[in-house]
Amino acid sequence: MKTPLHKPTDSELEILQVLWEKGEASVREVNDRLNEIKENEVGYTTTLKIMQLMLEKNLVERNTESRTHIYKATVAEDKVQGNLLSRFVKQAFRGSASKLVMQALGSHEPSKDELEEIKSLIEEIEKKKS
Amino acid sequence: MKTPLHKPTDSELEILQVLWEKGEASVREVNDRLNEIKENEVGYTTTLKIMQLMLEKNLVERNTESRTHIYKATVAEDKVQGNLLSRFVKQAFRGSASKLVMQALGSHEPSKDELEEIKSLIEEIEKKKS
DNA sequence: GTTAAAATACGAAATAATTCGTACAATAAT
DNA sequence: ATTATTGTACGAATTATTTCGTATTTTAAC
Repeated sequence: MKTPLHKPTDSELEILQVLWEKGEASVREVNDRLNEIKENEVGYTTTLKIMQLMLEKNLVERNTESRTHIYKATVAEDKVQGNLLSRFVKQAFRGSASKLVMQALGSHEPSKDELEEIKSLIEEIEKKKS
Repeated sequence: MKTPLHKPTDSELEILQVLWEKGEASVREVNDRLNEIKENEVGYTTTLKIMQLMLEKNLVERNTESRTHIYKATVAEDKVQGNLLSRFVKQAFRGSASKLVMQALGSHEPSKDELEEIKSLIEEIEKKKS
């Protein structure tokens, strides 16, 4: 039986990004980082509240040994990404992953190295297919 | 000056999909189509209401000559897709389009034809780069 | 030891999206 | 012509998310 696999909201995803980046962090650290990144300030208790809700949804876990609780994500970044992606493909591209790939390649042109990586992945897939 | 470029909500996007598919349609037609597609029924007046709000946001326009109003999207499918995509890349993949492409290729393996299409696009990009 | 600083918990307001009931108007069917 | 059907408009309830104020607790500074 797999985890319920909640779809994180936008704010939740922002917080997850920070936790993935840092490995683990206190609310204060997360909040500071968010305020470095975001254009509009977000209050400390706002971040706290969302993280508490995330705890209830099991998106994060925390260590409460010291007064300052330390949080970390319970979900792996690529798992969540894969999940959001398949949702997104369905929702925005009517299920066509290749259309999405074309758009992504077209508008956000990747570097040479990245292109090489992508090409070799394609070759692998082709090999498997034949 | 470009259009304000509203981010459609999930329901709005579903409706846009139908309008893009049909070119133009009445609320009744959109609602029927949604109920073909979706697992859970959506009421007629719900669809109507959302389409009215979309009208105010200029996501759609309508012809009110006959009693049954005929709606169509004011925004092109690929424009909206590109927009949602760059938002999504930033939000879910911390800005890395190639990471998204890799994930997409990995989990939703495209057909041979689609792979060919993608490969030739990559070649084009490489040519441009050199 | 008292005061200040930093943390958590929690309630509740503000905002947005979705849903639908009901009123009313226009057309179609009898 | 009356009735039924189909449509639009609009208000309001519901739900989810985000936001923050305030109370309380814990630690640190003086």
